[in-house]
Amino acid sequence: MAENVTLEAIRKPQIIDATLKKISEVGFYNVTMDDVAREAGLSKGGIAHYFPSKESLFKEAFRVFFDRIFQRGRETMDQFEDPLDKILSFAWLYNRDDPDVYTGYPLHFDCMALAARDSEYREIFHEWVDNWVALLSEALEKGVGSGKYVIPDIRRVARTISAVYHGIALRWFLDSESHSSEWAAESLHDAITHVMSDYINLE
Amino acid sequence: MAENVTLEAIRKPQIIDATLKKISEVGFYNVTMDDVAREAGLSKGGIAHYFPSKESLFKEAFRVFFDRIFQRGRETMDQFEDPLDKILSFAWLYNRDDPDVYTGYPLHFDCMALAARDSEYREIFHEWVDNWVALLSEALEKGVGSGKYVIPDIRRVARTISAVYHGIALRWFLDSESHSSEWAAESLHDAITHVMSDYINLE
DNA sequence: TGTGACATATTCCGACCAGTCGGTTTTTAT
DNA sequence: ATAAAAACCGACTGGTCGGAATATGTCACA
Repeated sequence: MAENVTLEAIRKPQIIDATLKKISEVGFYNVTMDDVAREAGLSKGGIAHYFPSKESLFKEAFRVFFDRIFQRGRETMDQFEDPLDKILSFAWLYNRDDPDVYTGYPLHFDCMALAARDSEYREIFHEWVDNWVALLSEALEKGVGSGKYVIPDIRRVARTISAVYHGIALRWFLDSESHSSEWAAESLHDAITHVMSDYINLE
Repeated sequence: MAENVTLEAIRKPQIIDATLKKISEVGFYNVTMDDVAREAGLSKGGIAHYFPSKESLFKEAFRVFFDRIFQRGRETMDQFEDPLDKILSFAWLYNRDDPDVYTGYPLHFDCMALAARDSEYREIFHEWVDNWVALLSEALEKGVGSGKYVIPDIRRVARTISAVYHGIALRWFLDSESHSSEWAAESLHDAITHVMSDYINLE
């Protein structure tokens, strides 16, 4: 019984990884099932055995991808103690040499373009955003708990911070000539510390 | 001779508008030339007469679109005198009832997804960003000229402000359930005024 | 009235692709 | 050893689409 489960547990990630790689390379709408099959080292029929349709495979792939990146975010943030450090701990998202980052952004842009018309992808995007906001909220909560900050609406502030991360990321990735990694890091730091300055406990 | 020129001057925008409308509706990769032809009230052959290929038509359409939105931005900003008012004058980008906004965002997301792999679309995106940064820089320049602000690197600050606009816009459009127009307006105002507070002339 | 350039419509072809399906190989169970 | 099930392959089908070729219409002007 173990083997039965195991093979599927190997093949599915293998197919999903191949899918993510191809989407990142050539874009969602340019990936064929033959591409995925070749990349995964299987045939079209082999893929069909595990995923009933292209659509379901791709959606599953996006979910897996976003979850993976988010887990990394959590692990990184957990390494810091100070709330502000936690909030600023996602600067690895501005590191072009990181494979997750390098392949991740194109996927991210595809997801947003899909989300603009397709409610299922909008839901995937929503969950992604919500996860980050929750993570940031945890950090802010900690700052409030320790008496360092006073924040009337934590999630609202978390959303703003998250959006600032996102905006900087966009420019940094798509227009790198004009937006260096240094610019990204500094802009992020400036904007976040300024926004947070409103909530410092003056007692 | 006038008629000859005139017809082309009518048809090209007509075709481009149809293209933009269809892309916005169903997404870049789902638009067929038949769709465009139907929307424009012409046949495929008619389209072919004015645009040599789908690719060139679509790229032209994106350029026209970005230029149109940018012109609106300039006109709106010019209505304000105070530099900070100018910088905050783009809040119309967070108005869902505006047709330009409503149809514009999906186009925008498509362009970014394309830019992630295609250097020509990256160039289009770059110009778009550059235009906004230049516009914001003008406003900042005015603030420096009048003695209200002291800014070491104007374009760098303009880039940051522009990125904040962009990040908030993303969330506001794609995850509207969690990101209201009020949230967008407030977040924008907070973030921008905070960032600018660093540069207020204390003389 | 005829002619030719331009504008538009219709028809068609070739490439591409998702999904299907019969059949083969490999694994598991008995 | 053998039967059954699972995994996998790849040729084929039906349909789509961009672009090309061809046909028709229009109009200025000689």
